[in-house]
Amino acid sequence: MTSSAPEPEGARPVPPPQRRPGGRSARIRRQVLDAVLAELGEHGYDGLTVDSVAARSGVHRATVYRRWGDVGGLLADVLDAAGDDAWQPPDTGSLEGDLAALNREIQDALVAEPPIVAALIAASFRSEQADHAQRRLWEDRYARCEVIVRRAVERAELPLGTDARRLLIAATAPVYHQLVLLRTPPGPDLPGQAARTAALAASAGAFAVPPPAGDT
Amino acid sequence: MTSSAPEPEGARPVPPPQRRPGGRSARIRRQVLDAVLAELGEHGYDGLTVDSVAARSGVHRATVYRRWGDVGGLLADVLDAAGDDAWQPPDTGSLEGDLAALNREIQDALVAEPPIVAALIAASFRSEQADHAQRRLWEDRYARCEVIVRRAVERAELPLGTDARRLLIAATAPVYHQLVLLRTPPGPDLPGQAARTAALAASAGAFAVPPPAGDT
DNA sequence: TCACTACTGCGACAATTGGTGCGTTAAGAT
DNA sequence: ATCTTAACGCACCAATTGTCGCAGTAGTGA
Repeated sequence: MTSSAPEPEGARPVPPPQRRPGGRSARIRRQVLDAVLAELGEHGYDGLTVDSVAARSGVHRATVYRRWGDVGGLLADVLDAAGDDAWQPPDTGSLEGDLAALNREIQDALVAEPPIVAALIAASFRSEQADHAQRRLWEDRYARCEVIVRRAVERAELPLGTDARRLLIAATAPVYHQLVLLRTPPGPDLPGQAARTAALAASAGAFAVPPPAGDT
Repeated sequence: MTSSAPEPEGARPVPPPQRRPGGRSARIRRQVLDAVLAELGEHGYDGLTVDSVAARSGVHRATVYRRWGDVGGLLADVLDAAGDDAWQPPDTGSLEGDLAALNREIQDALVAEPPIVAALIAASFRSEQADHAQRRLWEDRYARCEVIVRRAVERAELPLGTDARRLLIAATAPVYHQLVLLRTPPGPDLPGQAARTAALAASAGAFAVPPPAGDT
């Protein structure tokens, strides 16, 4: 072991990379992430290469490889950045209205041109890193949506003990399923119908959680 | 335009290549398709390369490139071959039972090890060809499942004019959504709960089609 | 049985992509 | 203003992907 790291001024075993999120780095990051989105929209999930991203962003290939490692790193960063917004679920005053509005947002995002969101979902299958980032994003989004169910319970539209997550998944899954996996043209009012179905099942108590054993 | 194609013995604009689907070609095809599935299970959707498939199958790279062109062609052929079976939806005697059994089959296929079905779904995003083959397979499967709804209608479990496709999608979408897109560990009885929810909404008439205008 | 030819295997080739040392630039602190 | 060093650009190499010409093998029909 050579004492190549004397560290004269105290213990700093892993000198925190002392990130410099200042001007240049931040600018480069934005350029690269924008390029990733643009490439995704243009060439789809698997047309995404480090080379093309570097070329479009005007940043050198080597820089991208060093900071992001590979395509998975790029996607993960894009997904993490996508979660850093102030998005809030719609608030229309009724459960079905909220779910329908939410589903319309989802459908709009999935059928938008260029299909960036759809490509992002597909691309996140390509690497472990992107996969984890994608899961974090899903988790964050569905967690934010739980307020929809809480409001409905407060309005006495739903029974206490309604499983918010299951209800939200039941309401949104058909939209994702049809637009992402099945890839069939959506029916006339896919968002509204899915919302209506879920709200109907919910008010019938389909998402009641079993009362926890031992509760008074 | 030069008359460079004299064709003395009648019109044969494109002499059909006179395919030979005989013994050797069929054997090669099976070897290659089996290798695709094995590679998908081992290295996942994007570990699938023409090279690895050729190596595993014992068929030469050039042959694979010639017959299938690229990875998309391989996936499309696998998907088309997957549709050539005699699969029938379960028949348990009740709508909810049928849907639950169907969902269990889906869950089993998606969580199986190695995750061939999940990898196949993810991989089909990689090419136009595979995408089309995948859509054909979805269409075929859901069409075969419509008998579940027909039987339920005959048993008077459901009102006439129930939209079979929408009901089936509502019942199965949560399973696909959670296992393929969200990739969260499934709850204790995901298949059964999704089936119960859909059956409940269905019996409440959530999937009734609007009576066609002009009907008596 | 024999000729015909579609199909396959082989090896070599160009093109693209993934990844890495090294010198230079510029952000952040004194 | 100037120093330190994280971050960048250039050049280069290694690995992979995709294609082609040619010779050999094996279905197919006569």
